[in-house]
Amino acid sequence: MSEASTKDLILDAAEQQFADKGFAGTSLRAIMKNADVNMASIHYHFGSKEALIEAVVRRIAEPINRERLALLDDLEASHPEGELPLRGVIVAFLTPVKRLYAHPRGRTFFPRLMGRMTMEAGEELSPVMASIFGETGARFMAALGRAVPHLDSEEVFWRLHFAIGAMAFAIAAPGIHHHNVHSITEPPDPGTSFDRLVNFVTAGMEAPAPTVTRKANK
Amino acid sequence: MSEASTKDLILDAAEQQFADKGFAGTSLRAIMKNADVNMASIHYHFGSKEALIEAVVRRIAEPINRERLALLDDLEASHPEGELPLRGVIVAFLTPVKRLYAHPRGRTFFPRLMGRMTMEAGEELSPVMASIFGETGARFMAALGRAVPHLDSEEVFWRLHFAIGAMAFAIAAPGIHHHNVHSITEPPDPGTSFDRLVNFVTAGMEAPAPTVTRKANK
DNA sequence: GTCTATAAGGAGATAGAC
DNA sequence: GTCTATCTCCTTATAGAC
Repeated sequence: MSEASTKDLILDAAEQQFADKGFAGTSLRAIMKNADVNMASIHYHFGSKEALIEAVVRRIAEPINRERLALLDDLEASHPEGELPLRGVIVAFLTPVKRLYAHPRGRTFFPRLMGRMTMEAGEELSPVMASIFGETGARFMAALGRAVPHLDSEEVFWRLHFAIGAMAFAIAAPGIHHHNVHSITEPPDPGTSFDRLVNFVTAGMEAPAPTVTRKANK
Repeated sequence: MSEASTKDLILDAAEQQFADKGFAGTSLRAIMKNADVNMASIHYHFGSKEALIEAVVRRIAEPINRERLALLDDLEASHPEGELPLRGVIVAFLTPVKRLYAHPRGRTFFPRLMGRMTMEAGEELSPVMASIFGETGARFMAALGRAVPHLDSEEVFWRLHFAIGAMAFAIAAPGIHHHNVHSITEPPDPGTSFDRLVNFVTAGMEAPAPTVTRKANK
């Protein structure tokens, strides 16, 4: 059940390379070399580079979304009526991502891949991403609608995307920890970073609605 | 002065392709074909693909940073002492990006490239990005320090990065306008989108500081 | 399932005529 | 400055032995 099969070796190596060099920037040869498997075995197990990308992305995203939805289920179960606590919704969305930092497969490339998926997933990967994140997105849109009921759905939509962007960039931006803009010496602590992000996003979600120059609440 | 030189044709085509396919995903041949110039002319004018990437990135980023710093200069000149208005600092940072939407070179690939630069700029491009954004980053870090003086510099650093992530993702995420999570029918209006972003970021910056479990204000 | 070998084409880069 | 032609290497993918 927990043997390191060739398939898993390939997935692990691909994940690392994709996180580091991007999807287009990674060659199957680099993956092969890194996983110490044969070139042809990648095609045997996955069929094509594109299919391998999808497999890697799904392996990461699906557990995250499952946990997100489970946490949201719990929250909704304890608040069957009326407003949902905003911070609770945000914590449900972000907690599974926080866990990535402590993931056995590594603490740097793993989160970075999340960011790449989010930002680099144009073109052909787009329908895949939609099928992976569609349900979760819709569920959290609805939950946020209950948490900040004074906002119309378009406003909620954008704020959710701002939140995702803040998360993905803070997690994925290369070299962000070396910037040293102002002599920052301490290593990033997952717990504190997570609290920072939750605070920022919660406050952003609670911001006053902009004066819309068009029709109001849809 | 405003002739469409070969160099400019290459830069325009490269910019579009990079925004669409990413840096690694774009071949010089695609750029050549799109710009209707000769393969060799790219090397004649720029020397290498890497140098072309840097030229494209600089052409976009430098005017933005110049305008950011000019707006910040104005703001600081009118507030020589004491606190800076937070919203003013944020507007100075984001306004030049807003302008991209109305840029003659296009309203989709141009902003998307900003996002790619921000997210995909690992590895060898990193020092280039640092040289481009270093001064601007430091200036805005300092300005934010005056705008939210109760926060320590590490907190400010992270919040600035959350803001950049929110901006880059909202601007660059592919297919974000088609998501249709909740029957969003209206086309995105630059003015309103900008206000949404400014409101979100300002509120996030004003969030209460997290309870730090380590040493306080550095 | 895993290997070797190789196909078939795309990549960045350059030499040298004009 | 621009072109054609070409070099060399790397890419994905597959055929076929084991």
